[in-house]
Amino acid sequence: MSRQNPGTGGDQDSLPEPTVSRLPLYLRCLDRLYEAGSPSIDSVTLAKMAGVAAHNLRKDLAYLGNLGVRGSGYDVGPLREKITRILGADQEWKIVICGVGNLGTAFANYLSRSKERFVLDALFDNNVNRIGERVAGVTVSPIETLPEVISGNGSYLGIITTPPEVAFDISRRLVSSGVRSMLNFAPVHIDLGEGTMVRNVDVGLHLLMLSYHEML
Amino acid sequence: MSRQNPGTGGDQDSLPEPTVSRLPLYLRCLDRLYEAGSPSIDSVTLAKMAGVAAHNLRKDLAYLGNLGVRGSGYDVGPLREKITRILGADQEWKIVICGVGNLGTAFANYLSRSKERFVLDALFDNNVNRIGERVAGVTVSPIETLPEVISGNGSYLGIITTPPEVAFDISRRLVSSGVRSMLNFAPVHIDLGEGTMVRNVDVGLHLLMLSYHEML
DNA sequence: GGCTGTGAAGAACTTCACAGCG
DNA sequence: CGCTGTGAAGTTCTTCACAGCC
Repeated sequence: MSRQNPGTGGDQDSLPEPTVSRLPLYLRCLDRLYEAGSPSIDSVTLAKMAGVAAHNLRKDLAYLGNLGVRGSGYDVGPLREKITRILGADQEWKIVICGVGNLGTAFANYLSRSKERFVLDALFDNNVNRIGERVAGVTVSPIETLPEVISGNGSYLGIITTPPEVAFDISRRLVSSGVRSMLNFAPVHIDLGEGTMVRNVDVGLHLLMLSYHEML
Repeated sequence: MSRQNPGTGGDQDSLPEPTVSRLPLYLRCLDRLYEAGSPSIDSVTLAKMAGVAAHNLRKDLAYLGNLGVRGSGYDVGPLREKITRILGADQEWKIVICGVGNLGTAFANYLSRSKERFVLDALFDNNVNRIGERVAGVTVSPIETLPEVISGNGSYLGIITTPPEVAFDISRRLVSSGVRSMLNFAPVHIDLGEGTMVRNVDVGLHLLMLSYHEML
């Protein structure tokens, strides 16, 4: 295994999906505890912070291995590191945004500012008027040039903020260029199987945006 | 019952959550079929369009009542209307955005452009520098003035794009002002119970944004 | 005959109760 | 004694097979 995917991390591969989706929540709480200097935390308190049932939290953390200390709780440091590694949040991700509409632009601007674990690498759009335009310091390119851009080494994360009609095509292009992790905001379910990680962003958003093509 | 919530719609109240979350997907497909002039559609084809299993689709639609026609499929028009009503997509929603960061601003700009079923009604932020500023034609107000703004009649939809620390407080304020439907983008689970609809947007987003406070 | 609707079987996740370890 | 870890029970959703209607 050479690369990790965010959400289906490497050595810890067969966690239940609902568990994985709660890990970022726990991680955020652990970050707060870490910054506050708390050395350990018990399941009831942490569950309250994260807004989940304590039963559920303990079960989730039990999947990660024997990280708890009976009688006292969980050591914040090790637990934090473990979850961070599972989520792939310890490595740098090169971000490729496909679809530079409102949402894509918001992402681009955000990412160009926060130079932490995510680096804005490329922007793609099929609108001829937008090609060549600079957004957040990166030039918008036609999707056909994707293979050339991805040729570099490193872990790429594709963000699909295109209209739904082309989302699947885009995901195929990303995969054939070697991108293994994608975050899909288009209101279609993309399931490519074959060891590829496509996280389809919750339809809750689409509830609001029954006509939000324009934002994409 | 005087108001509907998007996602937990009125007369059709006890649908399984996963079913509800797939309805927008179906609706989008039906919209396309409607525009293309197709009078009816069978479950296998529609399931393929939506990217779900046909079994699952038939079960979902069966919950909505006997809308199918055995031997031919589903009539696009009636099915479309039914789902639209369940999702509350037929009525006008007054949008109240709490937290005018990158994401909140993106929403505001989007909503001010698409004057369809959603009307941007108010913007709130606790940053003193932003109060009074105009975004998308609406003036940013301090959260304390929320009760005055919500005093009007109509269906309100609160969008929470604040940092997680204050998200819960905001949700309480919205509820006590009479807002019954909320879409929460902050990386905490908010569960207010008591007939209130808070849709916590998928943590998939948070996977990417382990440090995305800045965008909020 | 074709396609939907449905009860039953199966799978996945959550909740529970308590055993087990520090 | 306190709190985690875990097998078992319970619940919810999905898959299946076929009955039922056009």
